[in-house]
Amino acid sequence: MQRDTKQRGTILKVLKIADRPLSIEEILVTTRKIIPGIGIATVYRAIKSYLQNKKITKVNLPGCQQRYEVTSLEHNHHFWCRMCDKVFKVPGCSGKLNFNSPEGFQTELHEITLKGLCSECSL
Amino acid sequence: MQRDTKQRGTILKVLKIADRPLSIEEILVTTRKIIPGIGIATVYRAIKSYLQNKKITKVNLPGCQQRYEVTSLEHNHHFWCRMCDKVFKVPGCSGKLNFNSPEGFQTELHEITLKGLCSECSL
DNA sequence: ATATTATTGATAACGTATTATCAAAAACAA
DNA sequence: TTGTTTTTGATAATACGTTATCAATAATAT
Repeated sequence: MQRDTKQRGTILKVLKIADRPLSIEEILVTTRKIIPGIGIATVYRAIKSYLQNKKITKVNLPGCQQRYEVTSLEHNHHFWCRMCDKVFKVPGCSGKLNFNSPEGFQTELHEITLKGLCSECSL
Repeated sequence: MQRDTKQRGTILKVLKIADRPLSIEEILVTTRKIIPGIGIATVYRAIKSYLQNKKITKVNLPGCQQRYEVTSLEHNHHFWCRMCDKVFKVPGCSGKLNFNSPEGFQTELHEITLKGLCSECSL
């Protein structure tokens, strides 16, 4: 059976507190502030396990490396800051776009990525 | 100086005729119908060269491998078919979205990816 | 507390996309 | 046509993200 460990628990906590999608590297660095010796293999194992039980979700952005966020019910989009390379959630998509798919195409979902400067980097 | 070769010329022609973003593999396979012996290194070299002189542009889609398309002036988005894995251009974005960036964020551009079934795979 | 078994950390191995190497072939200038 | 130099194709090398291996450690049941 799956045992409760400090490592796995902390990794999920880190993702919850961040409240934005994190890369493996960000998860590793942030978790090391709490558990300095944690290894990268443990991060990958925890992520794999949390993906399987749907507690976290993969976030793919065009041209950026894979991120992971705590699974949420809402349909969110994302903002990527070109300066600090952080990704943020963007709430409030109505689900409708102001243009249509090409003739004969069936659109099942859409993903929107905003790119620019985050509030920190805009200063 | 840069010499004109059958290989490079054909690769650009393949991209123009396709009229949609192609992956390295798609470029290789399609070009081989015209030049059977062409090697993958040549495709990579041609792509690099055409990227440098801006004749083609990288197309990044979330969770998909890199594609390349002939550079165009218009602001296009893309449709990815989950069945055949082909990517298509989607014309007609007004440039405005029906939701805003978070407070303090400066959005410089947006990218929209539609996912579903293309016209062929919908049949 | 002890025995059992899952988990961890270090790192080797792997997969895949891309680039480097180099002799043979092709493009160009004269 | 000939000589020079770029390009090509085959493949070795590289980069990098992820997974496998394994002894030591930690979590759980008794």
